[in-house]
Amino acid sequence: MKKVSLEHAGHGSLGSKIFNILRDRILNEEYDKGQKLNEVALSKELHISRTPIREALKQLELEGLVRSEPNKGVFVIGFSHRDINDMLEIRYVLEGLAVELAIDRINAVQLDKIKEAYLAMEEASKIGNEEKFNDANIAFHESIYKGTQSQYFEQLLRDINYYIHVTSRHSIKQPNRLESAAVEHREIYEAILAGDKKRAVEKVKNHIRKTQFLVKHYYENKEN
Amino acid sequence: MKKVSLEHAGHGSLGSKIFNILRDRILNEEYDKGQKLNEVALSKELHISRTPIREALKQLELEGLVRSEPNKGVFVIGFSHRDINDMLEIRYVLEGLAVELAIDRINAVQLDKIKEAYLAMEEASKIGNEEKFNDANIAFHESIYKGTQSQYFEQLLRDINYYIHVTSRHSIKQPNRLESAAVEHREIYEAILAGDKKRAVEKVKNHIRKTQFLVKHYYENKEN
DNA sequence: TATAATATAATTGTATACAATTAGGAGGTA
DNA sequence: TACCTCCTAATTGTATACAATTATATTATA
Repeated sequence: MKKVSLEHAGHGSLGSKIFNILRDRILNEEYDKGQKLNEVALSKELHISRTPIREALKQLELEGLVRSEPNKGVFVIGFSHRDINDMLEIRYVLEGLAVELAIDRINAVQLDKIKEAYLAMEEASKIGNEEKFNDANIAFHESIYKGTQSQYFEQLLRDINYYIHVTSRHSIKQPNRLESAAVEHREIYEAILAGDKKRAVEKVKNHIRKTQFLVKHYYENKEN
Repeated sequence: MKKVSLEHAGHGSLGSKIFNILRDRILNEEYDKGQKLNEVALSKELHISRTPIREALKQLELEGLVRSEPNKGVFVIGFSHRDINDMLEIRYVLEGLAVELAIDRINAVQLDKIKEAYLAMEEASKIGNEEKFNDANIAFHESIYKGTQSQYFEQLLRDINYYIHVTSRHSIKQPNRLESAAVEHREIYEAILAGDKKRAVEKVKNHIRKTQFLVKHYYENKEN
């Protein structure tokens, strides 16, 4: 288990810092599926009281990363092959709707962020920097969601945000995927810029389907 | 403000009871938009300590009903006409997908709950009991979501569940809506039972569109 | 009077103490 | 040995105390 310093784990209250730490750990599968997260153990390890720990656990529960059994504790949930696929099915319909709404509502700043993200992806694909590519990828889709100017889309984004991370990370493990994904995102951006809803929706949906295919491929070829 | 007894407000920890109470209040617009929810004031009113209050507020925040400003407090968010419409757009695509997945995965118990819910709606429409109708309506759609056997759909359901309440409540205020809605749900149920995905998706989407139309109508004809 | 600085009160954030519940083991019985 | 009961320890749930931050009011100054 990686050691962390609270100093550099997000900003804000202790609770939110702990939340970020634990979420990363779960995402990186540093905890076993079903493993119990003990409050005192965590508070001792992180050298704080149980109060912010409990706050973080509550937040994790609401994000669906752990489940809480009354008077028993919280347990990490984990995700199956099918869960990941379901999540991409949901993204398939949600992102189609999001880009449609975003074209009507997005402002210049958000549009520029999409462009920035796309350019960063191109740059990252050239130098083969997967981590940078992944970050830019997240930023790209996040900007579309925010472009809807809808508080519910923002909330849905928060909910599925970390699964986007997981799936994205796996999908770009395929050879030449960085390059092709960069092109796909450029096409999406251009369609949005042109205000062409039909084309934008089509490009986004195709992109998600391709991601879905690659992720499925990743899981099928990984032995465990 | 309606007085509540903690005894009958849900089951489980105090925090979840408080959450239910506060969620209902926000939903019933008993708090003004932007109003601050003071921790000590709430704890005095409900005769408990701040700890479960904070737990409930955290949960409300994650459900998107309040926003929290660090060291300032939490404030009720409220919803606009457009927010409601966006939520129904989201439901339009999500429920289409949900019913498709559910047809493949639903089990007998869940299918029976859909039937039960539909029958309850028919009964409620006959005697004109709006509250009972509303509850059955929620149960109906909830069962479809659960029929997907997907943890993410269950979570999405939790997230938008209360907006379903709001919109449903408003839509059935139209004359004869109970009857027509009952028919629509029967058609959806029959399509699911027959395993006809195409028809089921079509019926569900049409139903949501109609709800959307009626809710829009409700807001346009209400002066405020 | 209007504004700025400061002191005070109120409020949130965190730690800790206590209560209630659950888990696990010791010991007894068949 | 297998199983049950009871007791103890561990863990979660709740209350309260304290610290840090923010809001409010008061006073001073122009």
